[in-house]
Order: sequence, then C-alpha cells, then structure tokens
Amino acid sequence: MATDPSTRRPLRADAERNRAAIIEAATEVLAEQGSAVDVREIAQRSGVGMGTLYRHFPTKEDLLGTILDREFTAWACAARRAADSTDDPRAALEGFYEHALATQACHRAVVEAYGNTWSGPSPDCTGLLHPVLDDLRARAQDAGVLRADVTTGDLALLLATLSHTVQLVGDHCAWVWRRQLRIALDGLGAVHGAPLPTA
Amino acid sequence: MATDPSTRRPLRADAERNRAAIIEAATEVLAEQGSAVDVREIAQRSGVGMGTLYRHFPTKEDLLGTILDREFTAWACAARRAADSTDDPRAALEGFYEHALATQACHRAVVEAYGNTWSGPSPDCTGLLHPVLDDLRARAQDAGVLRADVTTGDLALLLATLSHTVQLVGDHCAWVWRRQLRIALDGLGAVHGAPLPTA
DNA sequence: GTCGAAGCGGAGCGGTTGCTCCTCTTGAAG
DNA sequence: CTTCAAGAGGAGCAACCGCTCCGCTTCGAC
Repeated sequence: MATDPSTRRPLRADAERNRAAIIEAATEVLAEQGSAVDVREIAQRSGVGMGTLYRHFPTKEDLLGTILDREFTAWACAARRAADSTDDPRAALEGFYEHALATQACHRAVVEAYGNTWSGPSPDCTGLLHPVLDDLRARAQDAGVLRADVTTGDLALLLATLSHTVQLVGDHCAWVWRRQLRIALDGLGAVHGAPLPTA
Repeated sequence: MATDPSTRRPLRADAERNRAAIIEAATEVLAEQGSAVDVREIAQRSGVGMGTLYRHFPTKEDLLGTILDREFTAWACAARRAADSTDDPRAALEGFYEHALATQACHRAVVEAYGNTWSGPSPDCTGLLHPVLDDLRARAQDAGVLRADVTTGDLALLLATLSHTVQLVGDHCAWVWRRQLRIALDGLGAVHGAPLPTA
C-alpha cells in the first residue's frame, strides 16, 4: 500500500492546485463520456500536461478510482441524510430510488463502475451503500409496505439495473425511466405475490 | 445498396465453406466477449486469414450486423412460436421473459446491441420483436393480468434492462436475476397501483 | 490437363491510447 | 537572493486494432 497521506509531507502549493484541477476536470469528463475517455482529454481540460497528471495519479485506474470514490461517497452520504429525515418508510424507499436515478445515474462512469461491483472486485463503494439500503429495507418491511422476502442485495441490484436504464434512455424524457421505476416499486410492494425464487 | 444475393453468381465451394466457418466462429466469440473483440481472434478461430474475412465482410460492422440479425431473428421467431402455442396470456408473457433472459441474454454482443436500439439507429431487430411484444401485451391486458397503462415500449425497455441484469450477474446463479424478473412481473401485474407517469 | 479468374493469407499501414522519459521551470527554505 | 528538490510538460514509445494490399493458391469451366 502507499504511504499514509496524512503523514506524507504536504504538496507544494502549485501541485495542490493542479491536483484539484485534475480532479474537477476528470469528474466532468468521466460523467459525460464514461471511463473510456482518452487520458489526454482529461489532461487538456485540466490545463496540465500528461506528466503532471501521471505524477498525481500513477495510473488511469487510480484516477478513476479516486473520482468514483469521491462521487459515490458524497452521494451515499446525501442518500443517508435524506433517508434519515423521512419518517414514512415507503416514501423513504421510493425517494431514495428517485433521487439516486435522477442524479447519480447521469454519471456514466459511475454507472459503469456499478456493473463491475457484481462482476469484478468492488471498492468500498458497496460498503458505504449497503447500510443505507439495509436500513431502508428493514423499515419498509416492518411497516408492511415491502414484500418480506426481498433482500438488501435485491435492492442493490435493482439500483444498478435501473441506473443502466436511465443511461439507455438519457435524462431528457425522464418519464420513460420513471415508468420502469414505478413498475419495479409496485413489484417490490406486492406483498401478496408469489415468493421470490431462491438458490 | 449491395447486389441482391439471389441474383449474384454463387460462391465457389471453398468460399462458401469459409463464410460458414466465419459466421460460426464469430457467433461464438461475440457471444462470449461482446462486440469489442479483436477481429484477428475471429479470423483465427475460423481458421481463415484476415484477407478472407474482409472479403466476405468488408467491415467489422457488417460482420457484426450479420451475426446479430441471424441470432436475433432466430430467437424472435422462436419467441413468436412459443407465444402462439400458449393460451394463458399471463403464462405467455412470463414465459417470454423467462425464455428471453435464459437464452438470448447470454449473448454479450446481442445485449450490447439492445442498448443501441435506444441510443442509436436500430436495425430491423426491433421491427421483428415489436409485433410479438404487442400481441403479448394486448392479450394480457384483455385478460386483466397486465396493468392497462403499460405500453409495448415499456415491455421492450424492460427486456433490454433485464438482459443487462443477466449480464451483470452471469448465467450461473440464475436465481439472482430471476428474483428481479419476479419483482418486475409482479409490478406489471399491479393493476391497482398508481398510474404510470407520462410525458 | 490447362488456364484464368476467384479466392486466400498475413505482413504491414495508419490511427489511437495508456504510459514514460527527460529537460526545463518554479516554489519555498535558508 | 540563492539554491535545489519538487514539479511541469509534452514528445515519443509500445501495444492494440480496424483495415488494405499484393503475391500466391485453388477451384472449376473447357
């Protein structure tokens, strides 16, 4: 592992400025174009050279990971705050998905990373989200507005699925994906339906 | 457009053999690795050289289109036959999704192409599928087992979405995506739920 | 069997992309 | 102000990928 950042000598002022510029530009570009962008474009938009970029982030993957962690963490914290500030369990659950899809799902790279959560190694992203979803699930099930056999994992996978849907249709004509969301939410609330299949 | 294949002089025997080998190998590779594969690998697995491959398919896109059309058409026809051979509208609809996801969704390139159906120009793929879905929808709604405000477009988008989900979780542990399917199907059947949002 | 056209193969071209190397610049400690 | 290590920058390398070009092979009509 790398040296602990807090014990490492602080960056020079210009280096700090450049690092911030890179992060800002990269966030923008990755949201727009997904993780397949040319690193040169990120450097250009940051106003720094390739050398500088690679000094701060030794690998494209490092850069990607940093951006993704920042975005994901900020959003997961907002989601937790929103969930905690609502008493109605159903409204909390539905508001969570609505907000998640309306904001986070516009970030192409984030949605792509979501896919890797299942097929590849997951960063601590999932670790942040899981307790929020788990809380929402428990409250909704206690209130009887969520079928009893739905797991937190189901909710997480549903989020990934719907995020991809938003990517497909774009954020304009949001009503298209909102219809899919409504269908899924009604399915989650179908407390009298057939039991969900298991292993 | 190209010359009508039926009026074109028939291929030499070896050329015909090679063409078939290319199609077979390409179908395999595209199903496994998606449309991003190196053309060299397709050539290698077919046992032909690059020149031969590009003689039969002047562009990677041409090859892709050919394979996708074959796969998609074969599957859409099977789906129509299955739908026609079932009297129960609910069973027909649910069987359609079950079969679609269990088979077609394992073909990576096909699922990827599905995404482009919404964001880019669509081949006649959609044209083949639409009437089948439309029929399934009408029958189910007449029988009162499908909420009245669901459109054929909703069903098509749901198919694309769930196909992607299957890709995420893989065909092993199929029960994971089957749970998502169950939730969606129950949502579709929620005839007393809130109306779906519109434009 | 002969021969010409159709077909074959694969080295290689041009473009892209992740990353490095090395020279020049600049912040900040003394 | 001086000094020098930390930092900046961008040309260029290596790998990859879609596609082409051209000399060689093979089919099949006669």
